[in-house]
Amino acid sequence: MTARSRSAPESPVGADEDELLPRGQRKQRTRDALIDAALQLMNEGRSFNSLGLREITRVAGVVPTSFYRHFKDTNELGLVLVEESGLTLRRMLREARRAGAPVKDMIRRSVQVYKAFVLSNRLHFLFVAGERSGGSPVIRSAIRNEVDQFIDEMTSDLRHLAIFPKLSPESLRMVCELVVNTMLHAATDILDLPPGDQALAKLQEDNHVHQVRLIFLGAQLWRDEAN
Amino acid sequence: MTARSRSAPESPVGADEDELLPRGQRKQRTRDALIDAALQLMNEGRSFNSLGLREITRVAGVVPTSFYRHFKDTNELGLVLVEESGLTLRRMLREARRAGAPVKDMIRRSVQVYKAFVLSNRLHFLFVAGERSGGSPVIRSAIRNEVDQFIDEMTSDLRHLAIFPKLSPESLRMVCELVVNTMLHAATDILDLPPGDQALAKLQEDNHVHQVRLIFLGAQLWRDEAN
DNA sequence: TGTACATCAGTGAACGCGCGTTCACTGATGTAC
DNA sequence: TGTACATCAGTGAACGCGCGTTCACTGATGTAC
Repeated sequence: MTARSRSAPESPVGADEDELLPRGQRKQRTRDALIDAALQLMNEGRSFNSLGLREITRVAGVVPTSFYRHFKDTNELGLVLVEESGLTLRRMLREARRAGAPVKDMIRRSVQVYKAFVLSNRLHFLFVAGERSGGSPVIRSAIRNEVDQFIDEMTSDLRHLAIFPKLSPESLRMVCELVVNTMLHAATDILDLPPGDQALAKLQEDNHVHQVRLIFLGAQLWRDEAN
Repeated sequence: MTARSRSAPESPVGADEDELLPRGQRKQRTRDALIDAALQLMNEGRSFNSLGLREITRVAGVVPTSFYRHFKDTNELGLVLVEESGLTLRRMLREARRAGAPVKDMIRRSVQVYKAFVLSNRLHFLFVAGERSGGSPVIRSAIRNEVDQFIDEMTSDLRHLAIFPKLSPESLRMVCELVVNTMLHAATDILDLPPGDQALAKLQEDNHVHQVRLIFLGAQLWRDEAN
């Protein structure tokens, strides 16, 4: 799977410049439009589970039967969304790795970078946060796999950065799990925050910063022998 | 609102001993049957959002139109479920308060009591954990209110127990928020755990215990002046 | 390069079905006198 | 206590609608020679 190049959602498939694309690419565009349509509907407050096939195709600008050229059913589309969202999570780690750990005020900066990343990948985080606990069992377990993988990678990264040199691998993973759960819940806060309220945003950021600081404080003091 | 006395779900309304109940109580029974039906359907892996009115009445054993004698629509039933679940949360605090803080191995005992409570209130926790991030905006925000209230009460309890005497009220609340979020996510783990696997259950319990211990460790070391 | 044929993404009609909601009703329960 | 009437929880028929899925199709794109 490769990342889709997102086109403007309001331009339907087959219009304008699409005319001269080869067949394979035009098919890919329709597929992307279907995926985008599902995300867009969720962005309007719907849960994935409640989306209908016809509804998705309507938003995508194709006829309902066209759906079957791309997916067996909506559930299969959902699993693709899980995969895509997993890519987004891993991309976040990759970018963080490339930037390296900020030397000063590390946690606050990380929280700020995280918030920016969540906002610029709004739809994927909406999907992951929303369906992680509530969706259909199949989707939920697929998301759990992706998140577990993410936690593993993050554990490995923190290990190499040697931020908590005294922690055993198991304890380090436990810390990462705590951070990831906290930050995925924070994503819901971030996405729900009404835009423009600077004061509220500051309170929220402080809250997230404090929570992560507290976890890190605990992690620094953690002794495996006592547990 | 008072807690419903749960009847066996397989006995439909109006059967047997119901015959001689006064009208008001029989109406209440049907209402309970509708609420139970929704919970039961969610227990089969469905999200509340996707439940249909006819589906609910079918499971409850009444005719679809009967639904309107009790609720305006399914959303109104959902809000009642939120209220009920909130009562369950508060009941948990009340029981914990009555039992007092265990003197020895406090956190592990609390985690064990919590797990038992989650399992014996399976449906409410399933609902809260599942719809907290994913459900319709109205339900989600109602759940957020209940959880916020719960965090406030827990903050107040911890304050009176003077477990973290050095923490400011704001910081204490932040700690409680962290614990509650972690434990509500733990509820999902607990409910998803396949029964009978003793070893896995132990691993899970240890994991939850460690996470809370780490948070408490951080809380003991927290200095408001530095944040 | 030109022609003949194959492929296949998207179309549009049609289907049976369960949905939410309305309506007039039934008949047991409750109330007034 | 007995009678006459009101209440109202639950019924059952009916509605229009959107759903998921099937099917034969169209016609542009791709391929073989």
